[in-house]
Amino acid sequence: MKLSRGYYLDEDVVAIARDLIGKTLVTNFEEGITAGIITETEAYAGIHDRASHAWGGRRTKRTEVMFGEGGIAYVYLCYGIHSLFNIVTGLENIPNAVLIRGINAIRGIEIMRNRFAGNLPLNGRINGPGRVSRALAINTGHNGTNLTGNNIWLENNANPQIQLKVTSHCRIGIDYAGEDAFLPYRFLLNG
DNA sequence: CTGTAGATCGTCT
DNA sequence: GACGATCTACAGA
Repeated sequence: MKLSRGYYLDEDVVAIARDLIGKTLVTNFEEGITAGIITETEAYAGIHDRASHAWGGRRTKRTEVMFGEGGIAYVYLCYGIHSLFNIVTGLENIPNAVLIRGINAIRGIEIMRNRFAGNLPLNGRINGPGRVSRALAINTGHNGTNLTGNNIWLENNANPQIQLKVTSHCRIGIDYAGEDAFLPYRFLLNG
């Protein structure tokens, strides 16, 4: 079942980041449907989170979508190469978002393999936010896409037992965030 | 297996 | 004009 708009309106972005583990992320573009079970996430929590692009209330053309109401995609270019896919959550004017860092491919695996020129790991484990976007063909053009539409959406068909296997950790690649780099806002399946 | 350099461009200073 | 919520290839041990 597709997650509804209401799911994304929860004000606790950290709780959502944890809850998203085990959910299915789906895209449907020209080549067909591709999907994977989310195995790794990170929460970015509002203007007081130094690791967030919206830290200190920085509201620019790039971060504008983060200030929107929950249920839309925030996609931005990293290191000039990688499109990183985030899910905006919570209320309007409060910039909360969840970065998707890893999935297990479960549908359209051959399509994904082609997107990696045949280099997709055979076991279907896709870790790293850049590779997740590449596998699902998400790019910066999808910034602001509604996640209850027909191109990108999430499904709640996961095994509830998965929630018992979620572990929390420090976030990655944000050494500039000072104390906030140690917040346990990163969630993993199976440790 | 570990470490590191290079890629590459939009965004912000 | 510098740098980043990264990935890959390749060198060396």
